[in-house]
Amino acid sequence: MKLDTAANILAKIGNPTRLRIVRLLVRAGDEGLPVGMIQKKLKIPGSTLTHHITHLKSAGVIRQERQQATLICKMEFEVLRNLVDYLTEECCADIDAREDAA
Amino acid sequence: MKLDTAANILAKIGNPTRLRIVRLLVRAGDEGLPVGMIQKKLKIPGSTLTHHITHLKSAGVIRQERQQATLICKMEFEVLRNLVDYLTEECCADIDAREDAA
DNA sequence: TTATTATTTCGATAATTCTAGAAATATAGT
DNA sequence: ACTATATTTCTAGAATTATCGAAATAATAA
Repeated sequence: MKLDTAANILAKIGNPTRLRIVRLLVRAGDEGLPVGMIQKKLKIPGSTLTHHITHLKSAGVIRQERQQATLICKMEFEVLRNLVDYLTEECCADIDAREDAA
Repeated sequence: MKLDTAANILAKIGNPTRLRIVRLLVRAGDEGLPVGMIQKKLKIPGSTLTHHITHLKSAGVIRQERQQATLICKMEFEVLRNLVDYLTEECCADIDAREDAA
């Protein structure tokens, strides 16, 4: 994963409202949740919710699938996994091969 | 970990410059890196670097320890671990105990 | 005490992001 | 076609954040 990609995802889920959405969807698993259900749980205006969903989609954190009149939001679990890996990978890699030159 | 705490950390490390700092410090392990070394690697003005370091410190992501004239930045690995746990915990918890009521 | 290196504080500007009301669009049922 | 429900687009103001030069402070050495 590229640094800018990771930073973008982190910035998106770093908003409290969006993190709440992500947590709901993580808990919901592969079945996801309809936008309307998320709105009921979060109690925020639809336009604000759409704004945040747009951000999460653009970062690839979630996707939407239509089921008749309602849109289901689903977590992209693989993206989340990759992000977590990115944050911890190469931990302490420079301890032995210490490069003290700039 | 509280949601707002996690969101704050995520927002901080969601900045590309700060994520670069974090990655350097993760690789550096418990010995950390001096501010000046980070500056050389990132090639950014000192004031900008201080700005970002201040953010990372305020979120508890890193700490600083003085060694003579230089300040060493060190990753708070436990905080990072807790964050990663927070992002993945209770995954799919609502799949069985599905609560379709708002 | 003067000089040198290391790092931060101050201050100002540019850019981005959050929030939400009003209007628009999409889907399905009657 | 009309209605109801679901969701998004448009728009704009408020708030937050990023950036960096100049000046200030901290630690050490001469």
